[in-house]
Amino acid sequence: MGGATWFEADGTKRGKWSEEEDQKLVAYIDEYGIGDWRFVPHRTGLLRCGKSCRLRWFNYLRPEVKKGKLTPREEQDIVNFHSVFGNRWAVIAQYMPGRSDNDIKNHWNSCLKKRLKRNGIDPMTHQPIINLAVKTPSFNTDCGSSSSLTAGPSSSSSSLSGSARLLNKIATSISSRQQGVERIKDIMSDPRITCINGQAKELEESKKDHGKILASSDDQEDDFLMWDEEKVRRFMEEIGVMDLETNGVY
DNA sequence: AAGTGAAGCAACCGCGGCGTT
DNA sequence: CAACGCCGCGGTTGCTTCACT
Repeated sequence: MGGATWFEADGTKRGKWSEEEDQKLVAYIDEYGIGDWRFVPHRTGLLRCGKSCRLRWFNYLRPEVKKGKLTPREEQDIVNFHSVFGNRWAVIAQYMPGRSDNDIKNHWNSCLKKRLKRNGIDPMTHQPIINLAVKTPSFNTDCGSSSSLTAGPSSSSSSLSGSARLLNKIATSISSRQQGVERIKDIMSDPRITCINGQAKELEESKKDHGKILASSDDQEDDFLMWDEEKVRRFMEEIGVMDLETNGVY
């Protein structure tokens, strides 16, 4: 997709959006705001379905949307969030201002997933892949990124940092949908899980500013290898994972 | 310079949730 | 309470661009 445009039997236009169409949609949203997408095509004169208009707006035309490449920090955040939320891209996007769920999903599927696999990490569970011979401890640099993602490959989880183990445990619990929130509680209450590197205060500052855990993205250019345990713990509390059981999510 | 495969990206499809009737 | 329609989400497709040989 993404190539030529074509028309359905009912006259609806499909395929790539033209600049003129973009301008019409932007002008409409500017004037009327986001409302009932059903009526957008009629009011704008666009030959698109409402669904297509909505997609175009949220993924591309919104002024908040960042159009550049994802930064190494953002890539790391995606991996971290994915370890908590799994493939719930819309939820992840909420914690990454300026990035649409489609952006995140695309980047994960086309780049990050493969990168994790190559580095001996199961992209679904975020656990090290056992019996996989991975030689290079450093992260490679596909997709133009120079970041190093997650813990390096290891045939044994014992070499992972405490936070990596914690995230892996959480991811396993959530991804499998088999163990429920009690498992997460067990993990969180594990006395071995402690704040090691003392970055909790930084999180506190971040939360004050944005109310979101990722607020610290911009002021730690080089420190994005892994969230520490306290960060994860606070984040889980903040997003209400501890209450999921009562909400019947799992 | 041409061919080929991988990566990046935009958009469509189908399904489930939710609100309305 | 069931039926219906709309919206949002995740999965997937396919075109374009880039990098390598």
